[in-house]
Amino acid sequence: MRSHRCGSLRISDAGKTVRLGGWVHRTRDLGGLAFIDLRDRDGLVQVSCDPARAAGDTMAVVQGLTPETVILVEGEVVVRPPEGRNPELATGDVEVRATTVRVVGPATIPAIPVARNRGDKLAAEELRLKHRVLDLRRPELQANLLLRHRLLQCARQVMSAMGFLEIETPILTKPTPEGARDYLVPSRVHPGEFYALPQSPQIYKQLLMVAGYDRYFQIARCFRDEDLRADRQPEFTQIDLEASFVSQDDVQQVVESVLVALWQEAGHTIARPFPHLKWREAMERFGIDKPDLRFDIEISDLTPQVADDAAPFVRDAIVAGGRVRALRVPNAAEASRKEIDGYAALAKDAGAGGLMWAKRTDAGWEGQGTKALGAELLAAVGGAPGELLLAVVGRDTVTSPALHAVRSAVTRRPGMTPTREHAFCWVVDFPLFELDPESGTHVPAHHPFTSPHHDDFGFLESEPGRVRAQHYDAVYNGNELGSGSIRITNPVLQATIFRLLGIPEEEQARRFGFLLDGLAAGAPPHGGFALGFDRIAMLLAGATSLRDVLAFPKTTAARALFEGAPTTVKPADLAALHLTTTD
RNA sequence: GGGGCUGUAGCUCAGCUGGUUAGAGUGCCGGACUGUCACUCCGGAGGUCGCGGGUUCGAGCCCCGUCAGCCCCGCCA
Repeated sequence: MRSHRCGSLRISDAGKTVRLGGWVHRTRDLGGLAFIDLRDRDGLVQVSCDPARAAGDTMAVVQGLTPETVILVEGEVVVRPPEGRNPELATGDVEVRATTVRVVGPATIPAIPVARNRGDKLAAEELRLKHRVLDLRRPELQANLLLRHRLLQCARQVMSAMGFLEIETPILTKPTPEGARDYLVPSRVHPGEFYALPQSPQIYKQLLMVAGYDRYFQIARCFRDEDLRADRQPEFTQIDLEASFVSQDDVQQVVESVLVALWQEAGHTIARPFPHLKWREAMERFGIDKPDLRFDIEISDLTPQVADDAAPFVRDAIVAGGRVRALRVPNAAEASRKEIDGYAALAKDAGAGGLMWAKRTDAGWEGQGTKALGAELLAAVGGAPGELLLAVVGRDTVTSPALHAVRSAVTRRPGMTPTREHAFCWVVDFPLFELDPESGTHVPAHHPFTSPHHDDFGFLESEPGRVRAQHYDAVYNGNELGSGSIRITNPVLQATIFRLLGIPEEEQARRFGFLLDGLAAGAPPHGGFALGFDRIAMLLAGATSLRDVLAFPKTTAARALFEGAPTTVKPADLAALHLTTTD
């Protein structure tokens, strides 16, 4: 039906007779003469309709067109006169002189505009989600989904080239009482029994290693029934991979290859290898396990400089096991009181008692923090004129999140420019366990199959909090792109971990039996990784929400406004599934 | 589960201290117009002020509740 796409026509096509199909973006009817901006996924082209050339009732058809109607156009590509060109359009040097125009898909007046005027805002997101087909016609979203397609193809090609096999795993799986809440699917043939949708293919991919598939990957859909955010959807896509006979470094090489290729596909050149940062170091220097390394500013420890002239609450906090930690922001002493109060509010929201601040002027240190921190400390710090010092006192569990929040805000202030555009890093040596504040017991920081660090086996019993995991995160500009680990394949070690976590044998068998049996059947050492693909697509598309890189996303209440899911079902359908509802 | 913001014409928004018939831009409909490209000009239609209750002589505006969307905290092995 078509000979070309609208958006593809160029001056080199002049003279050709073309057949186009597309959506009426806008029309300009000048009376005897009319113009149509015709749109398809490649872009816009102007169609001119002139009674001298148009056949039959074509002029009448054109003058009756409404926006978003689908038409077929036949005509000749002609070069526009120099004064008639439109430099804002990729096709602006040419237009199509129509001989016939046929309506093939009449359209109701769109509920939300697809063609927008300069400066027009987008319709409310609720409406954009409800009328998703219209919103998806917008060139911006079409560009995002095109990029997403290219990234997916790129990932497949790179993984495949490295010898990884794409193997699909079940969507109907066994509920895992660990981790996030499962989406459950009732069984019709087994009354009272349920499948779960996978939170990730974790166990299956380990079993594939046991089964000898060596190198596996999957563009895997995952499901978690938890509350949502701008960067979190109930169903999401991972680039999931696992490999046998590998070290932590081997896995990281593979992941770096994928990330370099994806960024390349989006037009960015990034350098390898990515720098490594130990978890403890990341927390010390940035207060967070996913630091934004585009900015050089770091947290420093001022505790050794605290002297007797510091305020009592500062000295008391140090005696109680706290530290004074601070950000030293160059060229920020001109910050207004309002701006600093904003930082203080962030620190308090993160749990700090308050924020101490001082400005280094030519005359010396000034500001509220000079009393609290004491003159001796500030003298020892020295500092360059123009420096703004922002300090927090307390335990690391308080000062780290507080200073991370302040640092994030400070890096967004107008004068701050990133020292690099793409800051990747590996964060390694995470703790294997973390303390559950409610029960006071050790819980796995990730999943219970993550192998401890070889050097720390000795501390498993004596100091579990000190044991490092062979777990690693890929971090980009302050975003966690994914995480992975080397898995436990030694049954004795696995039993020890379960015992430390207080999981009795009977429960181990019930919950993880099919994995444990698998590992007992001859398991190669293995490890893997999972990249959050939606988030990567979002970052590379320059979008601020996952909803802008998904064709049919859910709202923050996990509703699909377009199709209207979830929904009630007929009592008979519930009965067939042996279900009753309670409210 | 908790906090914040928003909800007025198809869309984007204004609406004063609670007071006559709720406005603008755009879109839509009708008319004019042969080189426009956010065409222009003339005319017209279009409202459950999210929903429910309350206060008041009187509520788009105040109060209570509720629904929806967005952002954040908790949560997300």
